[in-house]
Amino acid sequence: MEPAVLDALASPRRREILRLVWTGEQTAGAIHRAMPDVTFGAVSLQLRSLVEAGLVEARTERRNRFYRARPEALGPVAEILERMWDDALWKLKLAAELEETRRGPKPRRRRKKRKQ
Amino acid sequence: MEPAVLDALASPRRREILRLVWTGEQTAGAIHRAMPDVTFGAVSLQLRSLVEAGLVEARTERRNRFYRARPEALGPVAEILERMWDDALWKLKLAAELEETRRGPKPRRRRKKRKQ
DNA sequence: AATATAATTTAGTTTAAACTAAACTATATG
DNA sequence: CATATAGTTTAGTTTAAACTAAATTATATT
Repeated sequence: MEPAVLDALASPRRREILRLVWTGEQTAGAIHRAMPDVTFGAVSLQLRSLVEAGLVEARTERRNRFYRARPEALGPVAEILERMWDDALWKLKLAAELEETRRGPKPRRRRKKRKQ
Repeated sequence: MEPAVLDALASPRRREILRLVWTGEQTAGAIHRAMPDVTFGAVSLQLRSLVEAGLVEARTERRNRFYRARPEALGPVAEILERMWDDALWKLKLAAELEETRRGPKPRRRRKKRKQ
């Protein structure tokens, strides 16, 4: 496994995208619709990072671009992630984490507790 | 495994420290001596991060503080890291990576290529 | 008590990551 | 051709991470 993989997995946002394309391919638009708190551009950039790290691959069909995970790039880490995603408690943690780690200018919603 | 573990593993510096305390405990000073391009303070802060992530634990003996890895916190990732460290090619990659990802003010040495 | 050694903590700086808004490319449709 | 749709890219902003230098804590030694 490449160190770049560990870098890519460090971001909750990228882990969330990876989860979305894990079981089947999704268009960039569908992925964006699943995370309406960020712009389409932001999603596109994170998709690029994931592709560069080798965790995700893409194909173009007509106007759409379909992304899907490459679990083989993760080796044994794939199973760890699957276990995380199956764990309901972990889902709540991820939601909290996405809230906490929001970045960039002009947070649209009320900010809650700001990571301690 | 906690997501915090993935965050901690994202930093080449922390991975290097983890490697140093993997097979046996080391004092903070010994760890610092192994990475003379950063200050003692910087090493101490990264050690704190690793302890907070649960990847490393510490004990105090007289004036010294001994750190050691907690491989059980990594689960199957432990083996992946060990494989990385055993791989001579990967060692070269790490060296390059540490060079590339240097941060903070006043880089003491000539900077080489600055990440592409 | 003074000094040395080992390490942590604090305050401030630099850099890179994550983001936004807007410009852009490409494909489809009336 | 004009307009809509799908997506990427660029330029610039904000935040957090990684760092430094200096202050601080704690323990040992003379």
